[in-house]
Amino acid sequence: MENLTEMLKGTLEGCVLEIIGSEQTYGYAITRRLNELGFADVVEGTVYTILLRLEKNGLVQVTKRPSEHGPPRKFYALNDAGREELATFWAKWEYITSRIDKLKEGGR
Amino acid sequence: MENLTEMLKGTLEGCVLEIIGSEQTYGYAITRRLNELGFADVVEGTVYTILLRLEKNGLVQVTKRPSEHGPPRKFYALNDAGREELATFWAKWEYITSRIDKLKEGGR
DNA sequence: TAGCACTACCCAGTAGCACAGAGTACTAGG
DNA sequence: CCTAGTACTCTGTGCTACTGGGTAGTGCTA
Repeated sequence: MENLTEMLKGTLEGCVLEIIGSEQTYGYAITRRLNELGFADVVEGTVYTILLRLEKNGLVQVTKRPSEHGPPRKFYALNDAGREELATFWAKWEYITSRIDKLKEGGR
Repeated sequence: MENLTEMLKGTLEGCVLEIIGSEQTYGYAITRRLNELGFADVVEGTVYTILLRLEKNGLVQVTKRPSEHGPPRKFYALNDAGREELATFWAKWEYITSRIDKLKEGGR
């Protein structure tokens, strides 16, 4: 499936929030996780910009820890604001998908 | 529900295609239709840019017809390329929603 | 005559994502 | 010891979609 990029706008950030919310993790691993999940062309650069934005918006707590395999990892965890944002994201997602499914079935 | 705009990127075009596909119609009416469907903040400007893009990409056939109420309306209908694009859109939509639902349920 | 509902169009601005490249740290092979 | 490979983070530039705030044209009604 190629060229999903436009449709992912605004959604990817929510996905990253969800991943961080379920387990404290770091950029590289998040990218791998997204790739596994089927978002195959998401690259590191994309994820890091999202992470930076989350940090700037005060939605995550960051901890640096050494790695056995390379440079230190930056672990991200949701704080309260982040959990709230995540809930909002899912609410919006529900809303949009329900509208679009309605449209799809010729809903009038 | 406010601030859906980011999440609608890339999706709105598909919605417009779907609306045109189900019935030949014009910009103003499409906007109203979207508003009815729950996409309350979609404004004319947005729809017109999409329509222009569709026309430029050769996905629609345009017919100008006089109106009883104002300037002539530009009616849009899908051509073959447009129908194909619409099918692609729904395929992508399925793909993305299935992945995200999986993510939501903590799918591993 | 003025105002309003319809209808079409334009343009500058914002923001998310892509992509490429660069830099750091550790490990294993020759 | 040197080199290559892998894990990991960061930055800058550019594309593109949607927004917001206009302009303007037409016919109805008060």
